[in-house]
Amino acid sequence: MRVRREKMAAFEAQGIEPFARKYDVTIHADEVLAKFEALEGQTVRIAGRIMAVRGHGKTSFVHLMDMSGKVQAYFRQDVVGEVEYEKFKLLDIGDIIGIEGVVFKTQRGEISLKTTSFEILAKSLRPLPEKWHGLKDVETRYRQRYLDLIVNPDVRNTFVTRSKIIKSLRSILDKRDYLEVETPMMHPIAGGAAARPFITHHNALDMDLFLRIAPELYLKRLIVGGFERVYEVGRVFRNEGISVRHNPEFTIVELYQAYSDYQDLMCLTEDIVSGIALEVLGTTQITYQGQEINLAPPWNRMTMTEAVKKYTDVDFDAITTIEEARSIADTLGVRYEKKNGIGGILNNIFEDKVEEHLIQPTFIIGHPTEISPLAKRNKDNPEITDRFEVFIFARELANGFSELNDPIDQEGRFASQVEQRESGDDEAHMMDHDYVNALEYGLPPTGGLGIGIDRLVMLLTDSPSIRDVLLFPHMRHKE
RNA sequence: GACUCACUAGCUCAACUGGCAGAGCAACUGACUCUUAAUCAGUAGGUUCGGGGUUCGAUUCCCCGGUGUGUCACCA
Repeated sequence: MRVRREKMAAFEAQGIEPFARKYDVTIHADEVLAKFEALEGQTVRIAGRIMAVRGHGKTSFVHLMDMSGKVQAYFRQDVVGEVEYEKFKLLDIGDIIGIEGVVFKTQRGEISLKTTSFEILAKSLRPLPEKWHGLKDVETRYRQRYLDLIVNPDVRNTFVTRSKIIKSLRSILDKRDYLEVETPMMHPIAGGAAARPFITHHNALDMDLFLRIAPELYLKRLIVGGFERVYEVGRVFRNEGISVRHNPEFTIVELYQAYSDYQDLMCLTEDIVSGIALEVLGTTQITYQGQEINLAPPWNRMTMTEAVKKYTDVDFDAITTIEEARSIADTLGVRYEKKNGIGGILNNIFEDKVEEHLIQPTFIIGHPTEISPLAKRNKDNPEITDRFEVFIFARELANGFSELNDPIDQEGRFASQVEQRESGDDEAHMMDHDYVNALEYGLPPTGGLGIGIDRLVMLLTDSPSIRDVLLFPHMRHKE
Protein backbone atom coordinates (compact mmCIF):
# COMPACT_ATOMS: atom_id res chain seq x y z
CA MET A 1 0.00 0.00 0.00
CA ARG A 2 2.86 2.36 0.74
CA VAL A 3 4.31 1.78 -2.70
CA ARG A 4 0.96 2.39 -4.31
CA ARG A 5 0.65 5.73 -2.54
CA GLU A 6 4.08 6.68 -3.87
CA LYS A 7 2.95 5.82 -7.38
CA MET A 8 -0.13 7.91 -6.84
CA ALA A 9 2.11 10.77 -5.76
CA ALA A 10 4.19 10.29 -8.91
CA PHE A 11 1.08 10.89 -11.01
CA GLU A 12 0.23 13.95 -8.99
CA ALA A 13 3.78 15.26 -9.43
CA GLN A 14 3.19 15.20 -13.19
CA GLY A 15 -0.02 17.16 -12.77
CA ILE A 16 -2.24 14.11 -13.32
CA GLU A 17 -5.18 13.53 -11.01
CA PRO A 18 -5.04 9.89 -9.88
CA PHE A 19 -8.80 10.05 -9.30
CA ALA A 20 -10.28 11.39 -12.50
CA ARG A 21 -13.61 13.00 -13.25
CA LYS A 22 -14.87 11.44 -16.45
CA TYR A 23 -13.96 9.27 -19.40
CA ASP A 24 -15.88 9.04 -22.64
CA VAL A 25 -16.38 5.34 -23.31
CA THR A 26 -17.42 4.20 -26.78
CA ILE A 27 -17.53 0.44 -26.30
CA HIS A 28 -17.55 -2.42 -23.81
CA ALA A 29 -15.31 -5.46 -23.77
CA ASP A 30 -17.89 -7.99 -24.91
CA GLU A 31 -18.73 -5.90 -27.94
CA VAL A 32 -15.08 -5.70 -29.01
CA LEU A 33 -14.93 -9.49 -28.96
CA ALA A 34 -18.34 -10.04 -30.54
CA LYS A 35 -18.00 -7.54 -33.37
CA PHE A 36 -14.33 -7.96 -34.14
CA GLU A 37 -14.73 -8.30 -37.92
CA ALA A 38 -16.54 -4.98 -38.16
CA LEU A 39 -14.29 -3.23 -35.67
CA GLU A 40 -10.86 -4.40 -36.78
CA GLY A 41 -8.60 -1.43 -37.43
CA GLN A 42 -10.97 1.04 -35.78
CA THR A 43 -10.17 3.21 -32.80
CA VAL A 44 -12.31 2.70 -29.71
CA ARG A 45 -12.35 4.00 -26.14
CA ILE A 46 -12.89 1.63 -23.26
CA ALA A 47 -12.59 1.89 -19.49
CA GLY A 48 -12.19 -0.70 -16.78
CA ARG A 49 -10.06 -2.27 -14.11
CA ILE A 50 -6.63 -3.77 -14.75
CA MET A 51 -6.87 -7.44 -13.79
CA ALA A 52 -3.50 -8.70 -15.03
CA VAL A 53 -0.28 -7.25 -16.38
CA ARG A 54 2.30 -9.12 -18.46
CA GLY A 55 5.34 -6.94 -19.10
CA HIS A 56 8.06 -7.62 -21.66
CA GLY A 57 10.36 -4.66 -21.28
CA LYS A 58 9.29 -2.12 -23.88
CA THR A 59 5.97 -3.86 -24.52
CA SER A 60 3.21 -5.09 -22.20
CA PHE A 61 -0.15 -6.77 -22.16
CA VAL A 62 -2.91 -6.06 -19.68
CA HIS A 63 -6.34 -7.54 -19.16
CA LEU A 64 -8.92 -4.87 -18.71
CA MET A 65 -12.24 -5.80 -17.10
CA ASP A 66 -15.40 -3.78 -17.44
CA MET A 67 -19.02 -4.52 -16.67
CA SER A 68 -19.35 -6.81 -19.69
CA GLY A 69 -16.16 -8.85 -19.42
CA LYS A 70 -12.48 -8.72 -20.18
CA VAL A 71 -10.45 -7.63 -23.17
CA GLN A 72 -6.71 -7.52 -23.66
CA ALA A 73 -4.88 -4.27 -24.28
CA TYR A 74 -1.39 -4.06 -25.77
CA PHE A 75 1.02 -1.29 -24.83
CA ARG A 76 4.13 -0.53 -26.88
CA GLN A 77 6.68 2.08 -26.03
CA ASP A 78 7.08 2.99 -29.71
CA VAL A 79 3.32 3.55 -30.05
CA VAL A 80 2.45 5.49 -26.88
CA GLY A 81 5.85 7.16 -26.57
CA GLU A 82 8.60 6.92 -23.98
CA VAL A 83 7.07 9.35 -21.49
CA GLU A 84 3.67 7.70 -21.56
CA TYR A 85 5.22 4.26 -21.28
CA GLU A 86 6.95 5.32 -18.07
CA LYS A 87 3.55 6.42 -16.76
CA PHE A 88 2.13 3.07 -17.77
CA LYS A 89 4.74 1.36 -15.61
CA LEU A 90 3.33 3.22 -12.60
CA LEU A 91 0.02 1.40 -13.02
CA ASP A 92 -0.91 -1.52 -10.80
CA ILE A 93 -3.29 -4.42 -10.98
CA GLY A 94 -6.57 -3.06 -9.67
CA ASP A 95 -6.21 0.43 -11.11
CA ILE A 96 -9.08 1.74 -13.19
CA ILE A 97 -7.99 3.22 -16.49
CA GLY A 98 -9.39 4.45 -19.76
CA ILE A 99 -7.80 3.33 -23.01
CA GLU A 100 -8.03 4.61 -26.55
CA GLY A 101 -6.76 2.02 -28.98
CA VAL A 102 -7.09 0.21 -32.27
CA VAL A 103 -8.86 -3.13 -32.44
CA PHE A 104 -6.57 -5.90 -33.73
CA LYS A 105 -5.73 -9.55 -33.27
CA THR A 106 -2.42 -10.68 -31.78
CA GLN A 107 -0.14 -13.28 -33.34
CA ARG A 108 -1.58 -15.76 -30.89
CA GLY A 109 -5.05 -14.85 -32.09
CA GLU A 110 -6.40 -12.89 -29.13
CA ILE A 111 -8.61 -9.94 -29.99
CA SER A 112 -6.99 -6.92 -28.36
CA LEU A 113 -6.65 -3.16 -28.39
CA LYS A 114 -3.37 -1.58 -29.48
CA THR A 115 -3.27 1.28 -27.05
CA THR A 116 -2.63 4.71 -28.53
CA SER A 117 -3.31 6.65 -25.34
CA PHE A 118 -4.57 5.98 -21.83
CA GLU A 119 -5.60 7.81 -18.67
CA ILE A 120 -5.64 6.75 -15.07
CA LEU A 121 -9.19 7.10 -13.76
CA ALA A 122 -8.84 5.73 -10.23
CA LYS A 123 -5.75 4.52 -8.45
CA SER A 124 -6.26 1.34 -6.45
CA LEU A 125 -4.43 1.75 -3.16
CA ARG A 126 -5.06 -1.78 -1.96
CA PRO A 127 -3.96 -4.95 -3.74
CA LEU A 128 -6.64 -7.24 -5.13
CA PRO A 129 -7.01 -10.86 -4.00
CA GLU A 130 -5.03 -13.44 -5.87
CA LYS A 131 -5.74 -13.77 -9.57
CA TRP A 132 -5.82 -17.53 -9.87
CA HIS A 133 -7.59 -18.78 -6.75
CA GLY A 134 -9.75 -15.70 -6.41
CA LEU A 135 -11.28 -14.77 -3.08
CA LYS A 136 -12.48 -17.84 -1.18
CA ASP A 137 -12.83 -16.70 2.40
CA VAL A 138 -16.61 -16.54 2.77
CA GLU A 139 -16.52 -13.96 5.50
CA THR A 140 -14.53 -11.53 3.37
CA ARG A 141 -16.69 -12.35 0.36
CA TYR A 142 -19.83 -11.29 2.20
CA ARG A 143 -18.40 -8.38 4.15
CA GLN A 144 -16.53 -6.96 1.16
CA ARG A 145 -18.82 -8.06 -1.63
CA TYR A 146 -17.20 -5.59 -4.02
CA LEU A 147 -14.00 -7.66 -3.91
CA ASP A 148 -15.99 -10.82 -4.51
CA LEU A 149 -17.62 -9.19 -7.53
CA ILE A 150 -14.28 -8.00 -8.91
CA VAL A 151 -12.51 -11.35 -8.78
CA ASN A 152 -15.25 -13.99 -8.95
CA PRO A 153 -17.17 -13.79 -12.24
CA ASP A 154 -19.73 -16.42 -11.16
CA VAL A 155 -20.86 -14.15 -8.36
CA ARG A 156 -21.43 -11.33 -10.77
CA ASN A 157 -23.50 -13.67 -12.96
CA THR A 158 -25.66 -14.71 -10.03
CA PHE A 159 -26.67 -11.13 -9.36
CA VAL A 160 -27.23 -10.37 -13.04
CA THR A 161 -29.54 -13.39 -13.11
CA ARG A 162 -31.27 -12.19 -9.97
CA SER A 163 -32.05 -8.91 -11.67
CA LYS A 164 -33.37 -10.74 -14.75
CA ILE A 165 -35.61 -12.91 -12.58
CA ILE A 166 -37.22 -9.90 -10.96
CA LYS A 167 -37.61 -8.13 -14.32
CA SER A 168 -39.22 -11.24 -15.75
CA LEU A 169 -41.56 -11.50 -12.78
CA ARG A 170 -42.68 -7.91 -13.24
CA SER A 171 -43.22 -8.36 -16.95
CA ILE A 172 -45.34 -11.48 -16.41
CA LEU A 173 -47.54 -9.68 -13.88
CA ASP A 174 -47.71 -6.46 -15.85
CA LYS A 175 -48.89 -8.43 -18.90
CA ARG A 176 -51.72 -9.78 -16.79
CA ASP A 177 -52.85 -6.27 -15.85
CA TYR A 178 -51.52 -6.29 -12.34
CA LEU A 179 -50.86 -2.93 -10.77
CA GLU A 180 -47.53 -2.63 -8.96
CA VAL A 181 -47.97 -0.77 -5.70
CA GLU A 182 -45.94 0.25 -2.67
CA THR A 183 -47.32 -0.07 0.83
CA PRO A 184 -45.80 0.98 4.16
CA MET A 185 -42.79 -0.81 5.58
CA MET A 186 -43.38 0.62 9.03
CA HIS A 187 -46.54 -0.79 10.55
CA PRO A 188 -48.34 0.15 13.75
CA ILE A 189 -49.45 -3.50 13.90
CA ALA A 190 -47.26 -6.28 12.50
CA GLY A 191 -49.55 -8.60 10.60
CA GLY A 192 -49.83 -10.90 7.62
CA ALA A 193 -47.52 -13.65 8.82
CA ALA A 194 -46.53 -15.56 11.92
CA ALA A 195 -43.21 -14.02 12.86
CA ARG A 196 -41.50 -11.86 15.43
CA PRO A 197 -41.08 -8.29 14.18
CA PHE A 198 -38.31 -5.72 14.51
CA ILE A 199 -39.41 -2.73 16.53
CA THR A 200 -38.49 0.87 15.80
CA HIS A 201 -39.60 4.21 17.13
CA HIS A 202 -40.99 7.35 15.57
CA ASN A 203 -39.80 10.31 17.61
CA ALA A 204 -42.19 13.03 16.46
CA LEU A 205 -45.24 10.85 16.99
CA ASP A 206 -43.64 9.16 19.99
CA MET A 207 -44.87 5.77 18.92
CA ASP A 208 -43.33 2.37 18.36
CA LEU A 209 -43.61 0.95 14.89
CA PHE A 210 -42.88 -2.49 13.50
CA LEU A 211 -40.91 -3.19 10.37
CA ARG A 212 -43.33 -5.13 8.24
CA ILE A 213 -43.30 -8.91 8.37
CA ALA A 214 -45.57 -9.04 5.31
CA PRO A 215 -47.41 -6.52 3.10
CA GLU A 216 -50.52 -8.72 3.01
CA LEU A 217 -53.03 -6.72 5.02
CA TYR A 218 -52.28 -3.47 3.17
CA LEU A 219 -52.51 -5.10 -0.23
CA LYS A 220 -55.90 -6.56 0.62
CA ARG A 221 -57.07 -3.13 1.73
CA LEU A 222 -56.27 -2.06 -1.83
CA ILE A 223 -58.49 -4.83 -3.19
CA VAL A 224 -61.24 -3.45 -0.95
CA GLY A 225 -60.43 -0.08 -2.52
CA GLY A 226 -61.20 -1.44 -5.95
CA PHE A 227 -57.84 -2.31 -7.46
CA GLU A 228 -58.61 -5.82 -8.65
CA ARG A 229 -55.07 -6.98 -9.26
CA VAL A 230 -52.15 -5.66 -7.25
CA TYR A 231 -48.65 -6.80 -6.46
CA GLU A 232 -45.70 -5.59 -4.49
CA VAL A 233 -42.10 -6.74 -4.72
CA GLY A 234 -40.31 -5.75 -1.60
CA ARG A 235 -38.38 -6.41 1.50
CA VAL A 236 -39.92 -7.85 4.63
CA PHE A 237 -38.24 -8.16 8.00
CA ARG A 238 -38.50 -11.00 10.47
CA ASN A 239 -36.67 -10.99 13.76
CA GLU A 240 -35.60 -14.61 13.62
CA GLY A 241 -32.64 -16.89 13.11
CA ILE A 242 -30.18 -16.78 10.26
CA SER A 243 -29.47 -19.88 8.20
CA VAL A 244 -28.66 -21.12 4.72
CA ARG A 245 -32.22 -20.21 3.75
CA HIS A 246 -33.04 -17.37 6.17
CA ASN A 247 -31.95 -13.77 6.30
CA PRO A 248 -33.59 -11.28 8.68
CA GLU A 249 -34.62 -9.17 5.71
CA PHE A 250 -35.68 -10.89 2.55
CA THR A 251 -37.55 -10.15 -0.64
CA ILE A 252 -41.03 -11.32 -1.33
CA VAL A 253 -43.57 -10.77 -4.05
CA GLU A 254 -47.16 -10.72 -2.89
CA LEU A 255 -50.04 -10.47 -5.30
CA TYR A 256 -53.82 -10.40 -4.95
CA GLN A 257 -56.39 -11.06 -7.61
CA ALA A 258 -60.04 -10.28 -7.04
CA TYR A 259 -62.74 -12.72 -8.11
CA SER A 260 -60.26 -15.61 -8.09
CA ASP A 261 -59.64 -18.42 -5.68
CA TYR A 262 -56.67 -20.48 -4.57
CA GLN A 263 -57.08 -22.89 -7.48
CA ASP A 264 -56.61 -20.05 -9.96
CA LEU A 265 -53.57 -18.87 -8.06
CA MET A 266 -51.99 -22.32 -8.06
CA CYS A 267 -52.07 -22.20 -11.85
CA LEU A 268 -50.72 -18.66 -11.74
CA THR A 269 -47.87 -19.78 -9.49
CA GLU A 270 -46.94 -22.49 -11.97
CA ASP A 271 -47.07 -19.99 -14.80
CA ILE A 272 -44.93 -17.44 -12.97
CA VAL A 273 -42.19 -19.82 -11.83
CA SER A 274 -41.97 -21.82 -15.04
CA GLY A 275 -42.32 -18.64 -17.10
CA ILE A 276 -39.41 -16.98 -15.32
CA ALA A 277 -37.26 -20.09 -15.70
CA LEU A 278 -38.03 -20.24 -19.39
CA GLU A 279 -37.30 -16.57 -19.97
CA VAL A 280 -34.17 -16.36 -17.83
CA LEU A 281 -32.64 -19.83 -18.26
CA GLY A 282 -34.34 -20.92 -21.46
CA THR A 283 -35.63 -24.12 -19.86
CA THR A 284 -37.94 -25.40 -17.16
CA GLN A 285 -35.68 -28.36 -16.53
CA ILE A 286 -33.13 -27.21 -13.96
CA THR A 287 -30.41 -28.75 -11.85
CA TYR A 288 -30.21 -27.66 -8.26
CA GLN A 289 -27.35 -28.98 -6.14
CA GLY A 290 -27.01 -32.00 -8.41
CA GLN A 291 -30.74 -32.72 -8.36
CA GLU A 292 -32.81 -32.57 -11.55
CA ILE A 293 -35.94 -30.51 -11.01
CA ASN A 294 -38.74 -30.15 -13.51
CA LEU A 295 -40.57 -26.83 -13.19
CA ALA A 296 -42.93 -27.44 -16.11
CA PRO A 297 -46.61 -27.36 -15.12
CA PRO A 298 -48.67 -29.00 -13.88
CA TRP A 299 -47.12 -29.64 -10.51
CA ASN A 300 -48.12 -32.33 -8.08
CA ARG A 301 -51.04 -31.51 -5.80
CA MET A 302 -51.65 -33.20 -2.45
CA THR A 303 -53.64 -32.29 0.60
CA MET A 304 -51.71 -32.04 3.81
CA THR A 305 -53.45 -35.10 5.21
CA GLU A 306 -52.77 -37.07 2.02
CA ALA A 307 -49.12 -36.13 2.22
CA VAL A 308 -48.89 -37.15 5.87
CA LYS A 309 -50.64 -40.42 5.06
CA LYS A 310 -48.25 -41.10 2.21
CA TYR A 311 -45.11 -40.64 4.28
CA THR A 312 -46.23 -41.79 7.75
CA ASP A 313 -49.21 -44.08 7.11
CA VAL A 314 -51.27 -42.01 9.52
CA ASP A 315 -54.75 -40.98 8.41
CA PHE A 316 -55.40 -37.64 10.06
CA ASP A 317 -58.80 -37.30 8.44
CA ALA A 318 -59.98 -40.03 10.80
CA ILE A 319 -58.79 -38.23 13.89
CA THR A 320 -61.34 -36.33 15.90
CA THR A 321 -59.81 -35.70 19.32
CA ILE A 322 -56.73 -33.86 20.50
CA GLU A 323 -55.74 -36.91 22.59
CA GLU A 324 -55.54 -39.09 19.49
CA ALA A 325 -53.50 -36.46 17.67
CA ARG A 326 -51.07 -36.15 20.56
CA SER A 327 -50.64 -39.87 20.88
CA ILE A 328 -49.81 -40.17 17.17
CA ALA A 329 -47.30 -37.35 17.44
CA ASP A 330 -45.72 -39.12 20.41
CA THR A 331 -45.47 -42.34 18.42
CA LEU A 332 -43.84 -40.55 15.52
CA GLY A 333 -41.51 -38.65 17.83
CA VAL A 334 -42.88 -35.28 16.74
CA ARG A 335 -42.89 -32.53 19.32
CA TYR A 336 -45.90 -30.31 19.97
CA GLU A 337 -46.98 -27.71 22.46
CA LYS A 338 -50.01 -27.34 24.64
CA LYS A 339 -51.39 -24.58 22.46
CA ASN A 340 -51.36 -26.89 19.39
CA GLY A 341 -54.72 -28.27 18.40
CA ILE A 342 -55.24 -31.16 16.00
CA GLY A 343 -54.36 -28.92 13.08
CA GLY A 344 -51.21 -27.63 14.71
CA ILE A 345 -50.03 -31.14 15.45
CA LEU A 346 -50.81 -32.22 11.88
CA ASN A 347 -48.73 -29.32 10.64
CA ASN A 348 -45.82 -30.27 12.92
CA ILE A 349 -45.92 -33.83 11.63
CA PHE A 350 -46.01 -32.54 8.08
CA GLU A 351 -43.00 -30.33 8.66
CA ASP A 352 -41.00 -33.04 10.43
CA LYS A 353 -41.88 -36.06 8.32
CA VAL A 354 -43.05 -34.91 4.90
CA GLU A 355 -41.29 -31.71 3.83
CA GLU A 356 -37.94 -33.39 3.31
CA HIS A 357 -39.46 -35.64 0.62
CA LEU A 358 -40.89 -32.84 -1.50
CA ILE A 359 -38.10 -32.39 -4.02
CA GLN A 360 -40.09 -31.89 -7.23
CA PRO A 361 -42.51 -28.93 -7.24
CA THR A 362 -45.49 -29.87 -5.09
CA PHE A 363 -48.58 -28.03 -3.96
CA ILE A 364 -49.68 -28.93 -0.48
CA ILE A 365 -53.27 -27.84 0.02
CA GLY A 366 -55.93 -27.84 2.73
CA HIS A 367 -53.98 -26.40 5.65
CA PRO A 368 -55.70 -26.48 9.03
CA THR A 369 -57.67 -23.34 9.84
CA GLU A 370 -55.83 -23.22 13.15
CA ILE A 371 -52.57 -22.27 11.44
CA SER A 372 -54.11 -20.12 8.70
CA PRO A 373 -55.75 -17.11 10.35
CA LEU A 374 -56.13 -15.11 7.12
CA ALA A 375 -57.32 -17.89 4.79
CA LYS A 376 -60.89 -18.72 3.83
CA ARG A 377 -62.37 -21.88 5.25
CA ASN A 378 -63.05 -24.83 2.99
CA LYS A 379 -66.71 -25.06 2.01
CA ASP A 380 -67.06 -28.70 3.05
CA ASN A 381 -64.75 -28.76 6.04
CA PRO A 382 -64.45 -25.60 8.15
CA GLU A 383 -61.42 -27.03 9.98
CA ILE A 384 -59.29 -26.62 6.89
CA THR A 385 -58.72 -23.70 4.55
CA ASP A 386 -58.50 -23.15 0.82
CA ARG A 387 -54.78 -22.67 1.02
CA PHE A 388 -51.67 -23.98 -0.69
CA GLU A 389 -47.95 -23.97 -0.17
CA VAL A 390 -45.36 -24.80 -2.82
CA PHE A 391 -42.41 -26.98 -1.91
CA ILE A 392 -39.39 -27.44 -4.11
CA PHE A 393 -36.23 -29.17 -2.95
CA ALA A 394 -37.86 -29.60 0.47
CA ARG A 395 -38.18 -25.86 0.91
CA GLU A 396 -41.25 -23.71 1.06
CA LEU A 397 -41.15 -21.41 -1.93
CA ALA A 398 -44.62 -19.94 -2.03
CA ASN A 399 -47.80 -19.65 -0.01
CA GLY A 400 -51.25 -18.67 -1.18
CA PHE A 401 -54.91 -18.94 -0.43
CA SER A 402 -58.42 -17.81 -1.01
CA GLU A 403 -58.52 -14.75 1.19
CA LEU A 404 -60.80 -14.70 4.18
CA ASN A 405 -63.30 -11.98 3.25
CA ASP A 406 -65.86 -12.53 6.01
CA PRO A 407 -65.17 -9.78 8.58
CA ILE A 408 -66.96 -11.62 11.36
CA ASP A 409 -64.92 -14.79 10.87
CA GLN A 410 -61.77 -12.66 10.55
CA GLU A 411 -62.44 -10.87 13.83
CA GLY A 412 -62.97 -14.22 15.51
CA ARG A 413 -59.71 -15.56 14.10
CA PHE A 414 -57.83 -12.48 15.28
CA ALA A 415 -59.41 -12.94 18.72
CA SER A 416 -58.11 -16.49 18.99
CA GLN A 417 -54.69 -15.31 17.77
CA VAL A 418 -54.72 -12.70 20.52
CA GLU A 419 -55.50 -15.44 23.03
CA GLN A 420 -52.49 -17.43 21.83
CA ARG A 421 -50.42 -14.29 22.02
CA GLU A 422 -51.48 -13.67 25.59
CA SER A 423 -50.56 -17.21 26.49
CA GLY A 424 -47.02 -16.54 25.34
CA ASP A 425 -46.91 -17.08 21.58
CA ASP A 426 -45.19 -13.91 20.38
CA GLU A 427 -45.57 -14.94 16.76
CA ALA A 428 -49.34 -14.98 16.88
CA HIS A 429 -51.22 -12.16 15.18
CA MET A 430 -52.23 -8.97 16.92
CA MET A 431 -55.82 -7.73 16.71
CA ASP A 432 -56.14 -5.43 13.71
CA HIS A 433 -59.44 -3.59 14.04
CA ASP A 434 -58.67 -1.33 11.13
CA TYR A 435 -58.23 -4.33 8.85
CA VAL A 436 -61.49 -5.87 10.05
CA ASN A 437 -63.08 -2.50 9.46
CA ALA A 438 -61.87 -2.59 5.85
CA LEU A 439 -63.36 -6.06 5.42
CA GLU A 440 -66.65 -4.76 6.74
CA TYR A 441 -66.86 -2.57 3.63
CA GLY A 442 -66.57 -5.69 1.48
CA LEU A 443 -63.53 -7.57 0.19
CA PRO A 444 -64.51 -9.35 -3.02
CA PRO A 445 -63.61 -13.02 -3.25
CA THR A 446 -59.86 -12.83 -3.75
CA GLY A 447 -56.93 -15.13 -4.22
CA GLY A 448 -53.55 -14.17 -2.80
CA LEU A 449 -50.02 -15.45 -3.29
CA GLY A 450 -46.58 -14.79 -1.89
CA ILE A 451 -43.34 -16.08 -3.40
CA GLY A 452 -39.97 -15.94 -1.68
CA ILE A 453 -37.79 -14.26 -4.27
CA ASP A 454 -34.46 -15.11 -2.66
CA ARG A 455 -35.30 -18.79 -2.59
CA LEU A 456 -36.48 -18.65 -6.17
CA VAL A 457 -33.18 -17.03 -7.14
CA MET A 458 -31.29 -19.72 -5.21
CA LEU A 459 -33.12 -22.37 -7.19
CA LEU A 460 -32.54 -20.78 -10.56
CA THR A 461 -28.88 -19.93 -9.93
CA ASP A 462 -28.03 -23.22 -8.22
CA SER A 463 -26.91 -21.33 -5.11
CA PRO A 464 -26.66 -23.45 -1.94
CA SER A 465 -27.06 -20.54 0.49
CA ILE A 466 -29.36 -17.53 0.61
CA ARG A 467 -26.23 -15.48 1.29
CA ASP A 468 -25.08 -16.26 -2.23
CA VAL A 469 -28.08 -14.45 -3.67
CA LEU A 470 -28.01 -11.45 -1.31
CA LEU A 471 -25.44 -8.80 -2.19
CA PHE A 472 -24.91 -7.90 1.43
CA PRO A 473 -26.15 -10.70 3.68
CA HIS A 474 -26.65 -9.89 7.32
CA MET A 475 -23.47 -10.21 9.39
CA ARG A 476 -22.46 -9.35 12.89
CA HIS A 477 -20.92 -5.94 13.16
CA LYS A 478 -17.16 -6.11 13.19
CA GLU A 479 -14.80 -3.27 14.07
C1' G B 1 -29.70 -19.66 21.54
C1' A B 2 -27.03 -25.00 21.56
C1' C B 3 -23.38 -27.96 19.32
C1' U B 4 -19.45 -28.46 15.58
C1' C B 5 -15.35 -27.14 12.74
C1' A B 6 -12.25 -23.18 11.28
C1' C B 7 -9.12 -18.54 11.84
C1' U B 8 -1.12 -18.54 9.83
C1' A B 9 1.96 -12.75 4.83
C1' G B 10 -2.58 -8.49 0.76
C1' C B 11 -4.79 -13.48 -1.48
C1' U B 12 -4.64 -19.17 -1.79
C1' C B 13 -2.52 -22.59 1.36
C1' A B 14 1.79 -25.55 4.20
C1' A B 15 4.36 -26.31 8.99
C1' C B 16 4.73 -34.52 11.51
C1' U B 17 4.22 -36.07 18.36
C1' G B 18 5.01 -29.15 21.39
C1' G B 19 11.26 -27.71 18.86
C1' C B 20 14.37 -21.76 14.14
C1' A B 21 6.83 -19.85 10.75
C1' G B 22 7.29 -21.59 4.82
C1' A B 23 5.56 -21.85 -0.61
C1' G B 24 2.80 -19.94 -4.87
C1' C B 25 0.41 -15.52 -6.51
C1' A B 26 0.50 -10.21 -5.53
C1' A B 27 4.48 -6.37 -4.26
C1' C B 28 9.64 -4.44 -4.95
C1' U B 29 14.67 -4.40 -8.01
C1' G B 30 16.80 -6.00 -12.60
C1' A B 31 16.50 -8.49 -17.82
C1' C B 32 13.08 -8.99 -21.85
C1' U B 33 9.03 -5.41 -28.25
C1' C B 34 3.13 -10.79 -29.34
C1' U B 35 2.28 -12.44 -23.88
C1' U B 36 -1.98 -14.70 -21.71
C1' A B 37 -1.53 -18.50 -14.50
C1' A B 38 4.29 -14.85 -19.48
C1' U B 39 9.43 -16.24 -18.35
C1' C B 40 14.32 -15.65 -15.80
C1' A B 41 17.46 -13.67 -11.53
C1' G B 42 17.12 -11.36 -6.93
C1' U B 43 14.61 -8.56 -2.55
C1' A B 44 11.18 -7.58 1.08
C1' G B 45 6.88 -9.02 3.66
C1' G B 46 4.14 -12.12 10.15
C1' U B 47 0.71 -9.33 17.14
C1' U B 48 0.06 -17.34 13.64
C1' C B 49 -7.97 -13.75 15.52
C1' G B 50 -7.53 -11.42 20.96
C1' G B 51 -6.49 -12.48 26.25
C1' G B 52 -4.84 -15.85 29.94
C1' G B 53 -2.65 -20.67 31.46
C1' U B 54 0.63 -25.23 31.19
C1' U B 55 5.81 -25.81 29.52
C1' C B 56 12.83 -24.92 29.15
C1' G B 57 10.01 -23.91 24.67
C1' A B 58 3.04 -23.02 22.11
C1' U B 59 0.73 -21.88 15.23
C1' U B 60 0.37 -26.77 17.85
C1' C B 61 -2.13 -28.53 24.45
C1' C B 62 -5.91 -26.20 28.17
C1' C B 63 -9.40 -22.04 29.63
C1' C B 64 -12.06 -17.38 28.40
C1' G B 65 -13.53 -14.14 24.51
C1' G B 66 -14.27 -12.60 19.05
C1' U B 67 -15.72 -13.63 14.01
C1' G B 68 -17.24 -17.06 10.45
C1' U B 69 -18.82 -22.19 8.18
C1' G B 70 -22.10 -26.27 9.04
C1' U B 71 -26.09 -28.76 11.87
C1' C B 72 -30.14 -28.09 15.18
C1' A B 73 -33.90 -24.80 17.44
C1' C B 74 -37.22 -20.50 15.76
C1' C B 75 -38.99 -19.42 10.92
C1' A B 76 -40.06 -18.43 4.94
